[in-house]
Amino acid sequence: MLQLTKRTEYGLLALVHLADREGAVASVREICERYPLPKRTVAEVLKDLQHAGLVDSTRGSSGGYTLARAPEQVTLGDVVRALEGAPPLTTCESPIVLKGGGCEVQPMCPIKSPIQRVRERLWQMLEHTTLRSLVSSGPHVYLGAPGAVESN
Amino acid sequence: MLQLTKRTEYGLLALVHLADREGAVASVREICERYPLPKRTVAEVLKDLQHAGLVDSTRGSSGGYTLARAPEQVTLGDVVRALEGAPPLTTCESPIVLKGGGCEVQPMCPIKSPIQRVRERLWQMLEHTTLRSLVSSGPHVYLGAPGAVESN
DNA sequence: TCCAAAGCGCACTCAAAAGGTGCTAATTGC
DNA sequence: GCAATTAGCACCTTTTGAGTGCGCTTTGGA
Repeated sequence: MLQLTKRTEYGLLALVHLADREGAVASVREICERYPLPKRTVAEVLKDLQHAGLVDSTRGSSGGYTLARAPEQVTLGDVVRALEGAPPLTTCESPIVLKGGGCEVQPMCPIKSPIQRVRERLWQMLEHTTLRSLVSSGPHVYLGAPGAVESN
Repeated sequence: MLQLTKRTEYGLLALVHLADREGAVASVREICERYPLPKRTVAEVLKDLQHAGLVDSTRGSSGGYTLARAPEQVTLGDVVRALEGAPPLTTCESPIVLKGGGCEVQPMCPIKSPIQRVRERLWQMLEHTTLRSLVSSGPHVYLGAPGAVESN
């Protein structure tokens, strides 16, 4: 489905929260007290964002996460890449990223298929949307409908 | 994953093919002779497109499908809606489509969450991309890598 | 010095979605 | 009547998404 995953949703919410904190560390607990999200899964997501270099982590009893870059420097593309793994766009026009696209041995290739163009447009939109543009205009609340979850 | 389904891919290819035919009927067999796609699945897709009013069907021995509208009048939004079912965008701002979004009983709601904004942008892009814009510029070939499939 | 709070890491289950197929009509041109 | 084609329904298999179990490591403070 043409839809962002829950993981990305959680990640965006967390990043927005961190952006609001303006450099102060925020723990997973803190985030999950503000939004009704499954603690463990959010922790997984933050960890992935840390591996991708989007957030910095501090361990220990008063630890937590902070933004690794300014909100203007983080794009949706970065977040999706970090949380949904494989880049949705893999064209034969970008020979650097040639894996997994199913384009290697394909006999007929020189022209873009319609689907490739759609992906390009989609990806461009993601790359040009910054975290800052999502943060501006007031506090943000969760709109989904989570079921009963763990401790939380 | 933030990705169009194979069904949508097949549907777009088929629609592009029909657009090339300029009103002449094209059968599933014809389409699958041109692109290496699983016949049956493409038939399913065309059937769904017919139900959605995007193509007209002619039954019988020399039957097939034709575009129901001009390529300028068909948007990616139409195709995705027809083939991927539920609209990826269901905000509390559009009270008409209130189902399945998990927004009905949610206590806190007045403000858009980041994810909602992303979906809106995404959807806008789909609504503003026409079939025509995918057709222009030469023939189109399939880029995917289908496995061994049925008769085909 | 100990302990509680926080992040780290792996693996596992459960449910839903995606993709494809079997089979049997119903329709229509030759 | 026969062959080609669309129509409809049900089913299977694989993959992906979401969440949890369990234990370890790090760190600040009582």
